[in-house]
Amino acid sequence: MPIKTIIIIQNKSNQSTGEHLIFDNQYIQERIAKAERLREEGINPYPANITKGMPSSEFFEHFAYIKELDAEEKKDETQTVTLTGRIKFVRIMGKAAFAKIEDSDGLVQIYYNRDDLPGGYYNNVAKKLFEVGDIIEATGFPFVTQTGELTLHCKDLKIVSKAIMPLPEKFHGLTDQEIRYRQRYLDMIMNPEVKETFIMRSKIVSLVRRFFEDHGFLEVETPMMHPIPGGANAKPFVTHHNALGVDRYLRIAPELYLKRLTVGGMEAVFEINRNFRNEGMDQTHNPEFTSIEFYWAYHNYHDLMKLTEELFDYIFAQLQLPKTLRYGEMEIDFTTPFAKVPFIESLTTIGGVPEDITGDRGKILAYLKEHGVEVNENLTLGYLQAELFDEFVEGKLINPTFITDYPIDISPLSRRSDENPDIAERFELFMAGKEIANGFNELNDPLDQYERFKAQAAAKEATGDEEAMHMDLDFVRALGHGMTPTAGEGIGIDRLVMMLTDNHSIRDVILFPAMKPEAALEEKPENACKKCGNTNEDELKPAKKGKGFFCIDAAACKRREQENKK
RNA sequence: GACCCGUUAGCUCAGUCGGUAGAGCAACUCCCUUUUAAGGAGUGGGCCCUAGGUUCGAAUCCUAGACGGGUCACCA
Repeated sequence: MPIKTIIIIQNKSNQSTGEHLIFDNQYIQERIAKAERLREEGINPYPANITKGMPSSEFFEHFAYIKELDAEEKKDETQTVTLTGRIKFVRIMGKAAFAKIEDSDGLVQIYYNRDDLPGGYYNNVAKKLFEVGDIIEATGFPFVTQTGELTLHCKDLKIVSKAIMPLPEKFHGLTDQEIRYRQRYLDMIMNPEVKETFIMRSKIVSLVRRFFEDHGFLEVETPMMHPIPGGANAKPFVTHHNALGVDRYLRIAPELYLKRLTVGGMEAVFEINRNFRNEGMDQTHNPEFTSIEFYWAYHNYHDLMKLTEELFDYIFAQLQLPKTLRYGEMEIDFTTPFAKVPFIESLTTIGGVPEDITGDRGKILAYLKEHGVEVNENLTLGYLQAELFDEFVEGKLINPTFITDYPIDISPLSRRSDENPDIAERFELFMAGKEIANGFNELNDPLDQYERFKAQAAAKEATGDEEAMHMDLDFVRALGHGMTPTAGEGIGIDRLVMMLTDNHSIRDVILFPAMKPEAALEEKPENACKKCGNTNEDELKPAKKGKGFFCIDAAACKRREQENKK
C-alpha cells in the first residue's frame, strides 16, 4: 500500500497552547523542530506580504550578458536581484553552499556563503534550517560559476514558507502512480512534464473557447442538476434536494438545455463544462469529464464537419503543432480535410464485413456469433450495426475520420434524413481508434421527438437497457414552440487533450482524477497502544522497535482489539 | 465484473532455499568557500498493506480482503 497512512495526532492533553497538528514521522518532526528554531531566531517561518521575485526565465534573459564578460570573474555587482522559489537541491560545502530553486518557469541556481550573509546567519539559519522543499526568497547579484552557470550570489536569504513534509528523492522522483494521482501537487512539484500537460490542457480549452467566440457563439451555463437525466445514453448520479424534496440527477449531457436555448432564440451557443456518468472507470473514462457542446442554428452537419476541421487547424496553428503527431505507436495525420466515410460503407470498406450481411439482422447476429461477440438478440438492426462498427471498424480509424449517416435507432435526438428514413443526418469523428466528437442535425419535429423518446422507453423494456433515454415532456413541449433547423456537436475535451499531448490515460489529463477512498487519515491520541488503542499510560510499554506503545498485558490487549472490531 | 502484476525506511528499490530486515538518496553529527544526482567519515530510522492459516520459526508458503497498475468485459 504505497500511500502511507499519515497519522495526524491531535494532542488534546495540551489545551493550553491550543496544540497544533503533529505529524507522526521522524522527518516531519525534525522539520517542525526547524520551524520552531526559526521562530526562536525571531523569524516567522510563514511570513506575510512576500512578493514574487524576478521570474527565473527573466533572470536568464536579463543577465545573459554576464556570460560574455571578459573579466576574470564574471559577475555584475552593480545589480541587485531577488528570486523566489522552492528549494529542489542543496549542496553545502562547509562555509559555502549552492542550491537550486524552482519557480513556475523552472530551476535557477543560487550561491550563498558565510561571509556574504549577515553575521551568524549562514551557520545558524541558512545552512541549518533551510532545506529541500522550503520556499525561499534570495537577494543578491548575478554571476557565472566556473562551470559556466548563471547563478545568484546571495547577500540575503529569507524563508517564504517552511515545508514540514519531505519531498521524494531527487533523482528517481515520484513514480508511484497512486500518490501521483491522489497528491497531484506532489506530482507537479516532482514531475515537470505533468505541469506541461496541464498547461497544454488549459491552452487548448482557452483556444476552443476563443474559436467559438470568434465565430459568434455565445457561451452559456446550463444546469448541472437535472430533474430528468437526458441528452445521452448513460447512468446518472443521483442526489437529493432537501428543500424541494425531490431527487436530482447530475447531468449526463447539457444537450436538451442547450437546444431549449435555441428554441428561445440563441442561434449559436456553446457550453464547456463537466458531465457526470455513473459508469465504469478506465483509461478513457472518468466519472466526471469535460466536453464542449455547441449548437448552430440555420446550419447542418456538413457545416459542423467543416467547422470542426477549422477548429483543429486553428488549435494546431496557435499551438504551433506539426500536422503529424505521434500517439504512442501511432502517427496521426491531422491534415484537413479529414476523411469522410458513411457508416454502412465503413462496415465493409474498413471493417471488412461482407456487404450482404450489413443490412440483415439475422445475418449480423450470425456473423457476430461467428466472431465470438455475444449480443442481446432483441437488438434492433441499428444497434446490431453499431455492434459491428464497435467490433470491426472503430479501432482501425487512426487518422481523423468522420463517420457519417448513422442508423436512426441509435440516434434518438438527431434528424431523420429526407432521402432515407432509416438514416440520421449525423457524424462522429474518430482518431487513434477513439471517438472524439459527435454531431448531427437536430431533430426539431416535436411529434417525431416524442415518438423517439417512446421508442427509447420501449427499448428499455425489451432489452433492459438502463441507459436508454428518459421521456422529457418539457423538452418535447419546447420543440413544440418551433426550433430552427439546427446542427449541434459535442467534443470530448479530455480525449482531445490526450490526443494532443500523447497521454494514454484520462487520469493523466485530469488534475484530480476519481480514485477510491484512501485509508482514512487516522487521528489518534499520542500515547496509545498501536494494536488496541488503549490510552491508559500505566498499561503501556514502549515498542521495542520504532515509535509508539503496546499493551503490557497482551491478553487484555487482544480482548480490546476484538471489542473494537465489533 | 473477470484475470494478471504490484504493495518492504520519507522516496526509488533489493531481499537467494522459510532462519535476527538491506542499499542508494533523504535525515541527524562532523569535515569541506565555485558545486552540478557535489564529495568524505559516522549515526539513527521498519505494524515488511491488512486479517487469518501452515510451521519450532513467515517479508518469503497458503486463504481471504484493501488499495494501485495493466488486460479484457461493460459503457458510445
